[in-house]
Amino acid sequence: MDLFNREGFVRKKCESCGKHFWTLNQERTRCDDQPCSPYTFIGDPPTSKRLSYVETWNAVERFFKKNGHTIVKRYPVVSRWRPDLYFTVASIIDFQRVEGGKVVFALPANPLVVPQMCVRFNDVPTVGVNGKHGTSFCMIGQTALANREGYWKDRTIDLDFELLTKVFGIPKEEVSFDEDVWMGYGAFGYSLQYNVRGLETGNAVFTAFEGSPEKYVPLKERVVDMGAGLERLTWLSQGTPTAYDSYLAPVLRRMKKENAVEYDEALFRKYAALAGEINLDEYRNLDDARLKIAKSLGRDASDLAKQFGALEALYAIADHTRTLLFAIADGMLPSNSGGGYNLRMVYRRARNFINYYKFKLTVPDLIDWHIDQLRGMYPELAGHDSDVKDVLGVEESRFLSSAERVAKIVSSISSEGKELSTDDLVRLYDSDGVTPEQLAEAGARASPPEGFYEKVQARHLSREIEQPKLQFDTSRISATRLWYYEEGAPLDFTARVVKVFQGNHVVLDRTVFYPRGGGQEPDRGTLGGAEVVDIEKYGDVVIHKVKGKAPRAGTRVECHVDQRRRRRVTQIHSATHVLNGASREVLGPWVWQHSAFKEEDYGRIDITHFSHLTGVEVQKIEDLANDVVRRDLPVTNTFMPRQEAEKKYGFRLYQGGVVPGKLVRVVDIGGWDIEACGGTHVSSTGEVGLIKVTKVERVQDGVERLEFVAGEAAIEYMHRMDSELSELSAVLNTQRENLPKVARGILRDLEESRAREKSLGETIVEMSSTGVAAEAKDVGAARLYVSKNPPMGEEQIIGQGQKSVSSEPSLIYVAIFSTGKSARIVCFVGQEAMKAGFSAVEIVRQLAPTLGGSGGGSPSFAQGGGPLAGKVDEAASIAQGLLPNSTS
RNA sequence: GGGCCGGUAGUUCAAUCUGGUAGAAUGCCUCCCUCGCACGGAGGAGGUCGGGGGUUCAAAUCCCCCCCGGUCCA
Repeated sequence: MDLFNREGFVRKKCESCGKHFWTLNQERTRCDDQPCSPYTFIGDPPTSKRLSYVETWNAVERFFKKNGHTIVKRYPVVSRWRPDLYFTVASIIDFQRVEGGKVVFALPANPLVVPQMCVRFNDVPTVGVNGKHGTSFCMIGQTALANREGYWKDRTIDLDFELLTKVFGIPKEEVSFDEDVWMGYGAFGYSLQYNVRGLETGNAVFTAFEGSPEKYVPLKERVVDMGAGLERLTWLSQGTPTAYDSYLAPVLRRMKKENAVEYDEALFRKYAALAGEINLDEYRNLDDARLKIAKSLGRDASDLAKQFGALEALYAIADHTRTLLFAIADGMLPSNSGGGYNLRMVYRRARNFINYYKFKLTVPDLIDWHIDQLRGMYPELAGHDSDVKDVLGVEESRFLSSAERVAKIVSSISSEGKELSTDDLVRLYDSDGVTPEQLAEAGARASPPEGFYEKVQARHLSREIEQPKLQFDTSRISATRLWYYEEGAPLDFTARVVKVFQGNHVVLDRTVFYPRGGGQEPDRGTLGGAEVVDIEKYGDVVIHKVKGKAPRAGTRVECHVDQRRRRRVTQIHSATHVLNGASREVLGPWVWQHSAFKEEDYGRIDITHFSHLTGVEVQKIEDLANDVVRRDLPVTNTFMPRQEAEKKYGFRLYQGGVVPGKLVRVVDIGGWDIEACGGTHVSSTGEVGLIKVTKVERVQDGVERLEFVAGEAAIEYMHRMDSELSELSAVLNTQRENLPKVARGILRDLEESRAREKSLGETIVEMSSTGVAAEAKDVGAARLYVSKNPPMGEEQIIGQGQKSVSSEPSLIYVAIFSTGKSARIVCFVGQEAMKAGFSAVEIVRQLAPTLGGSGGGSPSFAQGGGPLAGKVDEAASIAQGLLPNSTS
């Protein structure tokens, strides 16, 4: 490294961790990173100036601009262009695209610097506590390709050293560099980490290889990926006890205005210097880490938690609301699965802190304060102000109802006073969201949650899902010419058969058959006389599955695409785009297409939205969509380089997920909806004819499904509905307009007659049970009544039996009857009869075998039966012969 | 994406483990008490036990599939 020679840096090995590092300070024996060295900048910042968050960025921006860098606007924190990630976790993610299963770098400028807000949820419990972790942070991404416009190692280090020493005025000997190798996201390289007074301020990765250290190839183009934490630089320049006190200062000031937190500031500075060591990788849990800090301060751990808990809660609230602001402004919704779960989790964590410490704070205020603070750096946030508050308003009501639910569970458990095992606690937390802390506070008897979170974790160990293997080896076959994408491609065409797999999977040299893709179902038709039943794309080879005799390889075949099907699927596909645009317009900017499906007869689009669609909303969407259809807007398909498309249209392009490849096909529905899409489309919206939403349902939290018909399928749907209505009015013998009235009348009549039937049944029971005792015959001290197939329903029989024995306690009531496919026995034994030695359950057990079954119940009432319906008579005559001693 | 918990009267829930007449509280209706209200008293209405299939003489209960809600984790 040029700089090291020029300035006289020496390479040393840290006596604590063993890493190599470069420094100007001859005395240094340990690397200047945690935990080898403590923070020494707190209360004593090494920089020449005290800078705010935005001022720090402005200084960085000015410096790199002056040195020939393009300053790029931040990318969304929701990484739509990366199917393998929910959030932008590092600045380099902005410039990575997946093409053909490989990560490629695509820079909009070279060299460049981006103030990339990043979101990470992997150490939420330490946020607010360890002084530096946040769920969001701004990574200053200095990115360059190692070519003529850009640069490689020396220039990177020169620039960053100059930034630290000249711009921020840090003495040269205070800056040291740790050597390492950095890996991640499919590429790796040598790295240098910049440390100042115990704080890591940046990390430059010189990405030179693709793959992993075990198996790698040199990258075609090497990339400099330097990331510096803006929060860290701000902190360093202010020397505040925690990073939060620096980069969140304006927000914290407003938070504290009505929420004075009192604590020993001198003690807190000492505590904060040590709190930086809290890192869940090294400590089993927060309590252990706190215990260690408490010990070295000579304090009690619970005392420290009590003393600083409220302050730490304020930090966490500030952090969490800032993350929510960015994530929701960039289109993510809180939910119970996927990346949305992280948002729900931090929202609830923040809200619980507000409740617990009874802070006078509202989330919408906090959102405003963050927007205010960041205005000079991220002015776009202000434009999302009301959307973010709308979404959080919904989330708030969910939080409240969930809190209510938890409170109910907690109070019912604590009132039971039962001792809870760890398993109980784990189950309660996992399935109901009730934490052990909440239970303990309510006075429930809970055993200490030793290894609690490990137990929860253990319940979620999931097995790896195996990737389905490619069925065919297409590596030796050249790409199929995708004729269907070409203007004026004929639906009847000839092509040469290149290869036939497994006797019925045909590869052609060119094809107009549209394969399954982007949620659109494949074409049908004939290929050399054989019926085409399925079409899939494997890489860039299209494989047609045929039924019947497949043509031989090398022959020329005539192909005919099913025109009717193609036309109908096309209409539905374009309708999907129109509906997507209409939904976003009607509902809000958080609406994205989650997934979609287009068949010949109907289509389906899943959109992200936070609540159930109302009838009015659906109607608005439908009306707007049909308005777009009537305006007959032109639809264009254009292939363009990915970068150009992203630049021109933004990430809204990626509605159905990312499209792989260097070129993307941009489908523009008259400027109304623009998406990257590989499907077939109409040439103007008028061809869609009509769009009708047929069904709305919720797929999962935050995702609503619209089922619809369009074009010819919509007309057919109308016909079908119409004839069903006709049929219905014929059945009910009325005119259509009277149908609702007539149906309501029928329903009312039905209810009335049910009520009549019920009271009639009761009358029958009432009248008939008086005659039972008279017909009974003496059996010892008891009286026996056996009825065979009484003319009543089962319910009435039970009613009659019950009534009879209660008015005549010496009575034994036995009813044996057939239900058609089987025989049943119902038996009641009155109080006196029981004393005389009779038992209902014994009687049933004695009779049931005759019917080929069994029975059960109590001595006073039992039921039974069997499948032999024809043996009712036989069973009845056995019942007639019952004797007292035979059943006891 | 995966795991777990739940769905019974308008509402909150019991009965499910261990199959045998679906229950309580509350709200609602009627009546009594009262100048009236509240309280109190008497009576009454209110249920496809989320849906479907299976096992069984018999399923709210056991088994399978699906739907819906909640929750945790990646």
